[in-house]
Amino acid sequence: MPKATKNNAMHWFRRGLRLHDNPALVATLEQSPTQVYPVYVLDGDSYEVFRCSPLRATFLVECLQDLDARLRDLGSRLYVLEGDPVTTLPEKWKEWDISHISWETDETGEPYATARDETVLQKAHDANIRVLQECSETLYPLNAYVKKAGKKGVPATMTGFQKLFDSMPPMHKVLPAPTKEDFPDIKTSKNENTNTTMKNLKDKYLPPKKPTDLPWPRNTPRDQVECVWNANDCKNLTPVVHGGETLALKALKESLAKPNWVAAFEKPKTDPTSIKPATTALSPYLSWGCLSPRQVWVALDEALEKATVSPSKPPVSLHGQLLWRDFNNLMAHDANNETPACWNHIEGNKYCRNIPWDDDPKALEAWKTGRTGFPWIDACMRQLAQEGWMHHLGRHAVACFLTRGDLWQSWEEGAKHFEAQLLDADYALNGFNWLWLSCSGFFYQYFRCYSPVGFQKKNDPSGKYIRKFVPELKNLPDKYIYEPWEAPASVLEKAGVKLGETYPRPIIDGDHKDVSKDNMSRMKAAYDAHKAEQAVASSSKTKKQRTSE
DNA sequence: CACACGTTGGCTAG
DNA sequence: CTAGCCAACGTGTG
Repeated sequence: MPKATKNNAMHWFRRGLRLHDNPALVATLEQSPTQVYPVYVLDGDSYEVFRCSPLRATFLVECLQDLDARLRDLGSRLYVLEGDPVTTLPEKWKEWDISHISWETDETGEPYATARDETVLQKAHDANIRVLQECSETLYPLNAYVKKAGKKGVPATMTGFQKLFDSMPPMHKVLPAPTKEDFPDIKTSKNENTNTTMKNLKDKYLPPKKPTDLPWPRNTPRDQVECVWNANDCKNLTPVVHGGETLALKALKESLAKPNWVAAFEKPKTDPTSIKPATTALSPYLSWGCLSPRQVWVALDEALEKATVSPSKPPVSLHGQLLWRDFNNLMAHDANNETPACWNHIEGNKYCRNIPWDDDPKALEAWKTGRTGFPWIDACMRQLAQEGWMHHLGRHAVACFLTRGDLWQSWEEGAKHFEAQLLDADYALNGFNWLWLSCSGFFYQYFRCYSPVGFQKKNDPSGKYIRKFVPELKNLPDKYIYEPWEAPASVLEKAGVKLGETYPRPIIDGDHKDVSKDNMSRMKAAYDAHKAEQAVASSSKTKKQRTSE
C-alpha cells in the first residue's frame, strides 16, 4: 500500500471556547484532514486558571463539558490534556502524527500567553508542523486597527477610537459553526491505524467533571497561590450564569428578544441594585470566547431593525459596549507592545500614573471579604463572591472606594482580586477599568468621586440589594440600611445588629466626605509630581536632541 | 491660548 | 426632575 501524505490536524482551544465564528477551527477543517484532534490544555499557570475562584473553575468545567458535547454531536470530541502546553502539545504531535495545528491568536500581549505561544510556534516549526492562526477575539484584529491608525499611533480616547472604528473596512462576516460533514468520518475511514488510535483514546482525555479537577499552578508554592480553595468552598454558590457556548447562544437570543429594550439601552442608566442583572450579563461568555463579538454585533444589528424606538448611540448603547471591549483590548495591546507585561501593573505602564498608594493588608482584606462597614460596598463585594459578577457601576463604586475614594490601596491588588473572582475577568478590560477608576489612566477627573453611602439610594431606597447580600442587616429600617452607624442604639438592638460584632463599624477614620476630600489633595499632589516629572523628561529630551544635532 | 468635551458624581436650590 | 455649582483633571481642536 502506498504511503499517503499525512494530514492529521489539531485545533488548540485556549480562549475562544466555541464552534461558531471560529476561523482558526474552520481553517484547519478546510485542509480536509484525515483526523482532527480538538484539544484543550488544562494549565494552572495560564492567565485563566492561575487566579481562579471556585466559580470561575466551575464555569470553565461547564465550558469544556459543553464544547465536548457539541463536538460529539458532529462525530468528533474534545481531548483535554494537562500540564504545560509547551511540552504537552509536542508530545501529542508525535504520538498522534500531527501535520498541522490551529489556534485563535492572542493579540493582547498578555505575558504568559505571549511567551507560551512563541515557544509553541518555534517547536512547531522545528517539528515541521504547519501553524494556522486566526484573530477572532475582537471585532477587528487589533493589528488591523494599528495599521489603519498608521504613524500617529492608536488613539487613547474613546472618541478617537470610535473615529478609527468608523474608518475601518466592512467587518469580517460571521462564520457558521462547522457541520458533521466538515469533520472526517471515522467510521468510513479506511485508515486502520487512525481507527485503532481513536479507539484506544476512547476513555482518555475526557473533560473535567468538577471544579476541584482543575490543576493548581505548577511553579507557585501552594500558600502563595492567589486564590486557594477546596471542595467545601464550592458549595452554595449561585453563579450569575453557567458556562458553555450552548447557554451563551441561548442567552444572546433571550437578551435581544425585546428589540425596543435593545434600542433604548443606555449603560449608565441601568440599575446596579437589581437582583437580576439589569444588563445582558453576556460578558462571561465574551471573555471566555463562548460568544463571538462579531456574532453579538450582528445580532444587535438585527434586533435594532425590529425596534420601533430610536436607538441609543455608542458609547452608551449595546454596540458601544462592544466598542469599549475592542478599545480596551487595543490599549492593552499597545501598552504591552512597548513595554512587555506591563498592562495589569503600575510599573512600566505608559498609560498609568504612579500614585503613591498605601499598603494596608487589613483594609484590603476587609474590602475583599465585604466587611468594610459600608453596606452598599459590602453588598457588592459579597455579590461578587457569591455570583462571580457585579454590575458595572457597582464595580465603579467598589474600585473607587478601594483606591482614590477611601482606602487609598493600590489598584493592582483590586485587579488581582477581580481576576480571581469575576466570571468575566478579562485581561484587557480589567486592567483598563482599574486604571480608569483609580484615575491612574484614561480618566482624570478625580474630584468626581462615588459615595459609598448615597450612590445607589436613588435606585434602591429600601436597600433590598443590601438586605439580600448582607443579611445580617436585613431587619434594619430603610432609613439606616445604607448607614447603620447612624442608627440609635434601640433601632440597632431591635434589628439584631451589634456594630463591631455582627457587622463592622466603618473601616475608615472619620467621614467619607472628609476622607475623600483629603484623598483628592493627595491625587492633586500626585498629579503635580507627575507633571514635574514630565517636564524634566521633556527638557532632558530636548537637550539630547540638541546634543545630537 | 482659550475652550469644549469627556459612557455613568454629589449636593443644593428651585 | 432639572440646573447649576463644586473646584478644577487631561485631551483635542481651533
